[in-house]
Amino acid sequence: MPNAIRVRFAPAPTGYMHIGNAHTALFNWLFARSQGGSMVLRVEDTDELRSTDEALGVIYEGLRWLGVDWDEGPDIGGPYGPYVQSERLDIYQAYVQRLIDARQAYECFCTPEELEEQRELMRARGIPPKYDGRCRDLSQEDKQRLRAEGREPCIRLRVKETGKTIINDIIQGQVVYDNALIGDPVIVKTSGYPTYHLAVVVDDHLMQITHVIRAVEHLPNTQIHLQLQEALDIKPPQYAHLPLILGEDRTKLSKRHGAVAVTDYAEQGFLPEAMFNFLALLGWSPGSEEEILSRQEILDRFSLEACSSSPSVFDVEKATWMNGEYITNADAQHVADLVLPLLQEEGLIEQDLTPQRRQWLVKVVDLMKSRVKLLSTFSSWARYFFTDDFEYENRARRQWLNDSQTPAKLETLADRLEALSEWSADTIETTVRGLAEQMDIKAAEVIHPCRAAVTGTTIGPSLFHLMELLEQSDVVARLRRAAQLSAAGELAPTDQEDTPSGPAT
RNA sequence: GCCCCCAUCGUCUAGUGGACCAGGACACCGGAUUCUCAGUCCGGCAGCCGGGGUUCGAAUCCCCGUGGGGGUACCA
Repeated sequence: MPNAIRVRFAPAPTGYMHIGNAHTALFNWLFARSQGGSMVLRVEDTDELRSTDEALGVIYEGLRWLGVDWDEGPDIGGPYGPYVQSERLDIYQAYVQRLIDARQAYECFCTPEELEEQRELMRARGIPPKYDGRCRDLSQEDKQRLRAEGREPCIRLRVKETGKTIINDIIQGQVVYDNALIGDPVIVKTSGYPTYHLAVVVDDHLMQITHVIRAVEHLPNTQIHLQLQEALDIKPPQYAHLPLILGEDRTKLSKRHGAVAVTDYAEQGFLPEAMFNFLALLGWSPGSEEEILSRQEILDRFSLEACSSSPSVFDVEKATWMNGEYITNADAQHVADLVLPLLQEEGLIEQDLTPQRRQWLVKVVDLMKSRVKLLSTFSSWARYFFTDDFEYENRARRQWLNDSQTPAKLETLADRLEALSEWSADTIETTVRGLAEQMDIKAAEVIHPCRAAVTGTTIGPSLFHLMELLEQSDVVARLRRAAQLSAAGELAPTDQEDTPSGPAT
């Protein structure tokens, strides 16, 4: 049974959902779920020019992928709807009227150009630029005249000119702002749309939000929100401002840092569990030395008080490592499900799998998953399981395939393997080692060229187990093909660089 | 410019006046594993931004500096 704790994730649907948004959503969710509270999803589309339905879709998609769910929202409704701000215009209107009636808000007829001029002037005079309040006390005649000029007003909140505004933030501690430093903020645009400040304060109040957990870039706005609440006689919620997530250059993570959208990471083959775990550890620590933590373990230990107030850099390298840990420890069946569509997309496996074929795929995955860090690399690293059409890597050519001894070894091995009546890792191993012994060379001298011939690469899982999963006839054919190409001198190293498909950058 | 915030290895972090010549993880480097490594195991490198206080004692508290970040919109 949910208690009175209510939090909200309130994205603006103006672009993609980036890591920072996901982080904020996640921390709201962690707080709500760990406290037995409710999570509200509210769409802040008051930027009527940039908001799109498409962006909203991406937000839903990102949240669902991460496993962050909500109890009330535009898609499922709830007792405090509507949950989309553009559908709440009349609600804001009522509050604005109250403010105007109480002379706490007023019409401002200044044009953007005039405002810019004001700011320039103040900057030039070395004083902090802010709205100078020139429309604060316009008479009815003034307003009529300005309207007659064709001007449409916006509405500003009359803020205090003296004193301090004190914010007691759960994460940031006490922060004090000087009231004299801010000008009267716009609360309703000329278009009639509310600005963020008005909408957020009204909605958090009406939706009975108890804890506002948002990024620290909103901390300076909080002084406006506190003043708005006072003017409206609204009890403020508790605030918790989360530190920012930075790019490698230590500036706020943004598009120019490369992959920053949650969907980018999903596409690269991040497991949602891994991203969830990694994001939870950005700005919060369980206080123990374990880092791989399940959802439940994180939930059990989470608290807002334990959140750090200093920003953190999003380290893709470490996130990738963590993802590898999750893939390694995941059930092979599960990983097979995730990897299957990628293989199908590449045309490496059929669209409809027989149960036997699926079982085979699970075995391949089981063999490979401990060395894969991103799902997206699976299809290239495991390519040779699915097709004969693979490249011989340069390292394989240089070290083994270009050797004059190799064709004979491969031919002999092919003959012997072809003769095997039972095809298993054991029988293959016995054959390979037997050949080495007979030739009086180390087993490695057979194993390596064999791997190169069968997989085109010098690295991979246990050769015998890998071969077991291939068709016997196929292996024999690959050995003979490589032997012939090698003998013909066609497997000399090329001047092309090997391009190991490491973590995508 | 002004306001606010932040400051422990390159990165994520533990640390809340004595248990810290600072612990873990990623990355990096080295060794092992002789069936390879991009896997695994073992080991190593590397940090309290600087300066002043307070205190018997400071990574921890205070001040100043420096550095970084955020804000300063009819964006959110």
